[in-house]
Amino acid sequence: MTPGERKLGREFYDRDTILVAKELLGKHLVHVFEGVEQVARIVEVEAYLGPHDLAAHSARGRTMRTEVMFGPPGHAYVYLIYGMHCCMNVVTQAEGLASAVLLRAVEPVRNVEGRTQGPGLLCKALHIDRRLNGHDLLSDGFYIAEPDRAERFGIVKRPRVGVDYAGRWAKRLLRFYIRGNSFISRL
DNA sequence: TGCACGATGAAC
DNA sequence: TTCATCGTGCAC
Repeated sequence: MTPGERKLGREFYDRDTILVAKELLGKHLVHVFEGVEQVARIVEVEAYLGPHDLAAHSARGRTMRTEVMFGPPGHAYVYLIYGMHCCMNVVTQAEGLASAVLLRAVEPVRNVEGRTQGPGLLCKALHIDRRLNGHDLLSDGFYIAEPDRAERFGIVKRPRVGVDYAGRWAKRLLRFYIRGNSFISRL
């Protein structure tokens, strides 16, 4: 963490999920892997609003897998998808509301190799796997921080990706990304 | 205990 | 458009 970077506190995550999703754009995701501090700028996210949101994993109720989503805010929910890729979310709002924000794409800042434009790719590049599921993002080594130099940018709203099965929830504009950024997973 | 399928990525 | 690959959730 550079002198200007400030780790986000619990109160940041303990707010409306859509607001948290939008404000996560431009923030720095930090992971210290094998002694190397990897930093990437979050450029694309999706909001999952809880059990009533049919596209959210928590819509199937409290299970072994979704336990972390039902827990307190500011923790990482990391799961395996299609038997081969990991996806990372940050839990938002009060414990029990089971809401989270999926990180879909990041832009390399320091010590990040490979492609990062997609939820599976960003996890691979930042060495994020299921061992980090449930990890508190207020601890050292794995957290999100306010960058030392904030940039202004427009935010594009789109339907979420890969949730066509969710009926009317699939149509809601809960995917957000930085306008004009070249690391977006898809237009 | 079995099985259909997914908040993806890469190849064709 | 198809396929790789396996944990999860739910049916039986």
